[in-house]
Amino acid sequence: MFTSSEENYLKAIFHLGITSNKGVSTNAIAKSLHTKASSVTDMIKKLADKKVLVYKKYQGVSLTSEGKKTAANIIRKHRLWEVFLVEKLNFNWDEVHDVAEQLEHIKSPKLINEIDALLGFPKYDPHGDPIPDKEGNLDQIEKSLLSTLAINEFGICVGVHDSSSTFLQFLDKQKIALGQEIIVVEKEDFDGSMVVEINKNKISISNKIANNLYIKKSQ
Amino acid sequence: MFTSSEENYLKAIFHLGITSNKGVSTNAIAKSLHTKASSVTDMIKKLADKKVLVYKKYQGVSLTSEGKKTAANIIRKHRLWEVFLVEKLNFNWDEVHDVAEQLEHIKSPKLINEIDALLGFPKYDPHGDPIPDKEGNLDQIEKSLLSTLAINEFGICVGVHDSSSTFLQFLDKQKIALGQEIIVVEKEDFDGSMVVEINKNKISISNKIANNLYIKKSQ
DNA sequence: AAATATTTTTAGTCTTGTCTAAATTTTAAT
DNA sequence: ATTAAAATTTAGACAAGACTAAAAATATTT
Ligand SMILES: [Mn+2]
Ligand SMILES: [Mn+2]
Ligand SMILES: [Mn+2]
Ligand SMILES: [Mn+2]
Repeated sequence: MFTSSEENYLKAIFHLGITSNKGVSTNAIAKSLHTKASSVTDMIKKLADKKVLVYKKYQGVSLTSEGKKTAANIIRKHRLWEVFLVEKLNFNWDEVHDVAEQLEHIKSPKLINEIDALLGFPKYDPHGDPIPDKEGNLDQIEKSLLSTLAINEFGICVGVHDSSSTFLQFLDKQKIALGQEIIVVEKEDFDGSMVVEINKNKISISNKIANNLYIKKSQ
Repeated sequence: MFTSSEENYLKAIFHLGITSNKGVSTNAIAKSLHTKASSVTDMIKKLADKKVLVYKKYQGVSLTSEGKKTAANIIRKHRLWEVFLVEKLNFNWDEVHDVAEQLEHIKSPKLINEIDALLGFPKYDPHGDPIPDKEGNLDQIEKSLLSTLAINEFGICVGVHDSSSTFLQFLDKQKIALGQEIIVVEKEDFDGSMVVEINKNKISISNKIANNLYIKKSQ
């Protein structure tokens, strides 16, 4: 068994390791957990003793398969709880993160399996992120940032890169939701801004927004 | 805000203080929390500093109204989660306690209010214990231990005193559930055992059982 | 009332998880 | 190849929450 703190470290390392194939750096973990590098070094040693990651001084860490499985399981719980909060308890997608951050540490296999069943075994969370299965496998849908689409390209909104409540509330205000079709109408080379059509409305999108919205291209 | 540990102490003191009007003793708290008296003394001082209880050395403690309100709120959460687990997630009444023990510490007013609403604002938990309202008021239904009933007295099963899973599973096996009518048919002076009629069956009940099942007498 | 037993508190220690400050190693720049 | 900068680790400290053993206070017997 792992403490909540250990689980948070594993989750952070999992997320950070998913992109690069090199070791995850102490500083990156510290930044992600809003803690100090020295605290990270301490915890890393403990987790290495527990065989969930491999650590070589000054070289960063990488999760063992045991560590990956444990981390994926916490992410599974986090995302299932997020779905539950939105689907069953009238939470908005910008309100779920902090509560899920607590709920993901509840220890009860039956609980999470029943939540999964109650929700009909969802595959994605409210932010479009995939929910790992019980073995920790997590399918990666191919998706592109809106900013990478060319004029006249179109697709479906399938996720957000930034899931801060300010960004999510902004999307709500603009009536942009996951599942909607979006087409690039104009694109400004100068600042990367674009005009898109969504919901039969043409709206202007800044580069920063376009860099945080994932689209599944239609062919 | 209180830590989970502080919340557990407040809850234990609330339960222990409900019967007696004297201060709750250090030893009683230690026993209830499976901890040592010295640990209790430490925590008591901290809680006294936080004004949730009054403490005079060697005299035991009693909760302030602030402390009572906080404790009642944790109990409210515990019992609402228990109802949720049974009503919505197919848990048996003997499986809910440990999970509720974790869930009661989740901090989110919206979460518990939505759970309350989803369940239709229940008044009792699966063990027949009353659920405090948001202000911490907790209505005490008048109920009697089965062991106090005389021959030919009858009533409805409304709660359990012991809610250990062994006892609850025993009741399941005997097909005794809350809400059922029960009549005392025979009573043995020697060992306090009795024969009762429930579900149109006559079954023999030991004194220990009769001392742990609450009945609401029908006049 | 004195002696004994029980309860409670104090003193000192331990673990977990965090921090700051200093030392060390690695990386980047001259 | 040095030197400077950045990243990382070590050393030492602290708070929370628990424990053991010993001291002090209260309660119970005789
Ligand atoms: Mn989240
Ligand atoms: Mn999410
Ligand atoms: Mn319970
Ligand atoms: Mn209960």
